[in-house]
Amino acid sequence: MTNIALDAETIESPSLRREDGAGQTSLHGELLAALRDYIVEGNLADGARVPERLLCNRFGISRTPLREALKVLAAEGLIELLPNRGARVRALSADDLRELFDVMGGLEALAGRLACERISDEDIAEIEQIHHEMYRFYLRRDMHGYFQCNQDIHRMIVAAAGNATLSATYNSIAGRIRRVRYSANLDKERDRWGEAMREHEAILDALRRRAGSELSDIMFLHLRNKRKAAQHQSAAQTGDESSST
Amino acid sequence: MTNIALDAETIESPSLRREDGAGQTSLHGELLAALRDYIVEGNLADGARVPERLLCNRFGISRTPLREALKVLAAEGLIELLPNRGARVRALSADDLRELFDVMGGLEALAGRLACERISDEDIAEIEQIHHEMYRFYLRRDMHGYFQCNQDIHRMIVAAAGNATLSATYNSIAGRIRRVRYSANLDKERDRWGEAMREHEAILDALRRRAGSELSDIMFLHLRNKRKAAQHQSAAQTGDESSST
DNA sequence: CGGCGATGTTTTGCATTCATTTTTGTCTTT
DNA sequence: AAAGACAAAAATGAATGCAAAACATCGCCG
Repeated sequence: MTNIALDAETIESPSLRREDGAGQTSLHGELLAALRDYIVEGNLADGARVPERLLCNRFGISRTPLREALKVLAAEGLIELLPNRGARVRALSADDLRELFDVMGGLEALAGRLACERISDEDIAEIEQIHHEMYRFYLRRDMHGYFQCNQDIHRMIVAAAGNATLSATYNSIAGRIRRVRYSANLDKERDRWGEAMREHEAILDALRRRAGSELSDIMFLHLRNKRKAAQHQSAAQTGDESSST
Repeated sequence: MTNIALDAETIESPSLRREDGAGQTSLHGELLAALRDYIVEGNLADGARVPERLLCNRFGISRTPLREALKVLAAEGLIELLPNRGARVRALSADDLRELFDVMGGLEALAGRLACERISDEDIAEIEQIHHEMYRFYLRRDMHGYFQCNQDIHRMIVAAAGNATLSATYNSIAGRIRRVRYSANLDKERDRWGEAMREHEAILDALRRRAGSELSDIMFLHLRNKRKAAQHQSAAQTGDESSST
C-alpha cells in the first residue's frame, strides 16, 4: 500500500530519520527540516521548479505533506509559489542579498545589544576563547577553521541575547543567505580578512564593557562590511575576473 | 459539486473574496491571510484548539488547504502544532512578549538606521506632517487618533528603509504582538504618553539629521519603554487593579 | 462511592482521487 | 519552413477516503 513501490528501488530515503527517542518529531517537522536543508544545500538550481513527484519518492511520502512543507518554505522566502505553475527555488537577486545582509546586520546588532544586558562573565570568557582560536587560524591563514570560529562567535552572541524569537528569526534569515555560495576564494579579499579580525576585537571589547549601544553599531557595521565584501566578490565573479580595480 | 452544501446554509464565507482583477490571489494566499486575520483579531481564545472542521465550513473549503495554512501559521509562531493533537492558538507568555517587543525594537532600530541612509526630504516632510497631526491628537487627548498616527509614523519609517525583507519580518512580528489586547485604558499611563511624544520628537530630529546610529538607539529605547508600559499595564490587569503604586 | 479499564466516537495525519490548468508534441496552414 | 492551432500528456490544486491516534462515555471492580 505504500507509494514506495512506484518505481521499484527508487527509494533511498536520504533523510527522514524517525528518531522518536526524545523529541516528538511529527513527520511534518522532519520533512520540513529535511526539505529546507535539501534546498539550502543547493540540490536544486536557482529558479528551478521543485519537482513534487520526485521529492515524494525521494523522501518516501505522498504529496500532501510535501506540499504543506512547500507552503511553509514559501512563507520563509526560500521558494516562491506561482499559481498553477508550482514552486520554484527563489533566486536571490543582488537586491535580495542587500536586504538580507542588512536585516541580518540589524538582528546581530540587536543580539549584541541584548547580550550586553545579560551575558555572564563565563560566557564572555568562552567567546574570548573561541576568538583566540580564531586568531590562531587567522595567523595560520586557515580559512576553514577561521570561518567556523567566526560563525560560532556570532551564534554565541545571538544565543547570549536570551531571546528565542530573535534566534528563530536570525536562523531563518541566515538560512536564506546561506544559499549563496561564497565560493571559497575569499583569499582574494585578504585585506578584508584583517579588517574583519579588527572588527571582532572591537566586538569583544564592547561586549566586555557591556557597551550595548556601541556593540550594536559595531555589529551592524561589521555585517555591512561583510556585505560589501560579498557584493564585491559576487560582482567580480559574474563580471570579468581580472579587473580587480 | 461544491462542498458548500454540507450543512445547508452554514456558509457565510466571511472573507475569501476572490478578487481576480489585478493580483493572482491563489486560494492558498487568500485563505492564509484570512485565517491569520481571523486569529489575530482574537476570534479564538488563547490556547484554544483550532477547530478544523468548523473553519472549513466557515471558509467554504476542504481540510487540505486549511491544514496547509495552519502549518504556515505555526511556522510564523501564531499557533502551535501538537503532534496528533491538532493546532492550538499560541498563548503569549510574559516572556514571549518581552522577546517580541525586543525583536520589534531591533527591527525598528534597523529601520531607522536604514531610513537615514536613503529617505528623501519629501518623505521626512510627510512624516513630520503626521507627527504634527499626532501632536494635535495628543493635546486633545484623543487616544484613538494619536494611536493611528503613531502607527503610521512607525510604518512609514519601516517603509522608508527600502527593505522588503525587513518589512515582511517586521509585519510578522507586529502581527504576533497585535494579538494581545492593550485594553484601551492606556489613559492610566498618562505620564508615558508625554514621554512617548518626547521620544517621537527625538526620532524626527535624528531622522532630519540623518543620524542613523543615533536614531537606531532612540528607536530601540522607544520600543523598550513601550514594552515596559505594556508590561506594567499587563501586570496591573492580571494583578489587582487598584495598586497604581 | 471512587478509581480504572474497555469500547465507541471524534479527530488527526496522510494517501489517494478528481477536476483544471499548464505544458508538450504534432499537425496543419500559409 | 515557420507560425499557429489542436490534442495528448503531465502537473497542479483541492476534495475525499482511510488507518491510527486521541478523546469521551460507560461499565466494572475495588
